[in-house]
Amino acid sequence: MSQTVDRALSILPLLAEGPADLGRVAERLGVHKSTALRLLRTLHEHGLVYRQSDQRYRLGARLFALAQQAVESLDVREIAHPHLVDLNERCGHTVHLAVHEEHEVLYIDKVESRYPVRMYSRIGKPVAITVAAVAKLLLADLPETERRALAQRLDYPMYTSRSTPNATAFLKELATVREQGWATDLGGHEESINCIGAPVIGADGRAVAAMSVSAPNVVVTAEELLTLLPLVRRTADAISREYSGRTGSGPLPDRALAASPAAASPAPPHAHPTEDHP
Amino acid sequence: MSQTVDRALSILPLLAEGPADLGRVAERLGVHKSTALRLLRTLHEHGLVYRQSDQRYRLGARLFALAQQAVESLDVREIAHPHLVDLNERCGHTVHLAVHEEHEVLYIDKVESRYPVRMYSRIGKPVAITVAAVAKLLLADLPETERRALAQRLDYPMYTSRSTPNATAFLKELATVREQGWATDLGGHEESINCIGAPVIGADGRAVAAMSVSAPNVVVTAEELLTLLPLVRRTADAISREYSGRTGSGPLPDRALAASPAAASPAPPHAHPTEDHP
DNA sequence: AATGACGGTTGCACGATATGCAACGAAGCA
DNA sequence: TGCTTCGTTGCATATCGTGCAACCGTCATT
Repeated sequence: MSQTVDRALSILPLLAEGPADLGRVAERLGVHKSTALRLLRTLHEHGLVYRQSDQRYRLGARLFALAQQAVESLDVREIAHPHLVDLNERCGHTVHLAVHEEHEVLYIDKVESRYPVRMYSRIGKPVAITVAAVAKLLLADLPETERRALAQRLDYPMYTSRSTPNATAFLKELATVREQGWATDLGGHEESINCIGAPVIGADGRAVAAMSVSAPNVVVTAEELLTLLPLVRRTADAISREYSGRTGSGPLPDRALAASPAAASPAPPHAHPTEDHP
Repeated sequence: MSQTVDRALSILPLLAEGPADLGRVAERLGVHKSTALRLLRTLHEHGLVYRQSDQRYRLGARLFALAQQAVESLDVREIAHPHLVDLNERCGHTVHLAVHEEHEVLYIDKVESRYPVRMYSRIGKPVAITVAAVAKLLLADLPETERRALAQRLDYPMYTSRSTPNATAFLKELATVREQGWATDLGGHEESINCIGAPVIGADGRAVAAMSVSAPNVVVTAEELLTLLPLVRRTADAISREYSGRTGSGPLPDRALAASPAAASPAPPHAHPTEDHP
């Protein structure tokens, strides 16, 4: 919409590929060097771009700081964190929290396994959207049409022989997940790693986040992991209750609409830092 | 330098404080609503800004992905990581790696303590620049003038009674660090946490990164932690050797210039995807 | 229901502002 | 020394971003 800003922002993914010099940036943008220079300078002033000693540009520190602040201000994360820690203390495995945004699903919190074997993942990293338990949970209750459209658009990389192979299989899997209210990933991303997950439900009754427990085969078998399901669902429900007053599994929360549930229900859904506009 | 881009980028830190609606953004920027709208739309198209269901804007997913890619393309980090893991396995404590950029020092890697007590820090988070061991190491071998200028410009928050109180004390501390080639933070940031650190030396002989081991008092006393110093320095030197062939401590690397050290020295200093500067 | 207030959105005319050009400066190389 | 390459600067042009005013949808109030 705004040409100048558009060009400037296009520099970021370009630099994410690796450091580049002025000439290359100008070339890739299709603009004159002097133009690229001015854009880079502006990005530099805001700390989004850093000029290293060999004069080439790369992504800058402020980007981290921003991503940092962004993830910390997510209210679901705030509420969920203690529950995740709690769950981790009970079962010892890696616990993840993820949200769906735009066309990606990404981890926003993680509590590391207490076992020496750890899986590779990082907060902010987009998940394998076609196989991860959390991704299935979040996409499962998208509106019908969106779900179909998304499924068509996706790639279906075969990480392992048990990865979701195509859109049809994926939609079928989503239907199952939607119905049962929980999801698994049994070796679909990495041969030896299994996950089970459950959704965090928002005020509108849809999944606002999803959590999962992951463990490698060498620690527990898939069957053993599945015995944790009740615990995982209870944790997810506890988060949902605190976040929105609704829960994903069990009886629908009519009681939330009926009398005054007093106990733990009507917490403020969003936690705004300052409310200065009366 | 470029007004439009400047304005657009100013939105990011603004949203980092928390979600905001169009009106607030326009007001904070001092521009008309329609202008703010166009800027936000452009940011949105690039995924840097996300519009949540209540129509308010907040920072978007791509920011995470970018920060992610940026940190992963740092070559020091790549080289250092296995050494950090190794060190963690030997001593059990939290290990950090940090770099200096612009006017900040920030963590770019971390291996969590194996003890239940963990300290709060996160990759991408700027460190307490006046007290952290890694910060002292990185600032210690800045050119004289830059160091003085920086020291004057800084704030000196008294996190604890042992925090660096002012510029004079800081410069003196840096001189010590520079001379001895390692640094400590004994309760200067959090009363009960001690750190020791050592620098990673680049091809130009200056610190390109710094690493540290941190542990709370309840696990090991400061004296006990100091006994790890040789191990920490050896690890930092190993990283330096692999990264640039030079080391920080011990005899100056004449031998690196003399015969062929065969063993572990002349690794490619930078791992650029494409080497376009011969 | 009707009214008003509020926040977001659109189209447009104006001119501020981003653009490419050309010339300059600074390294690196033969 | 001359040549090439790359970053930088000043400037005239017109493109592109800007603010205005009007419009629309939603919500709250009477």
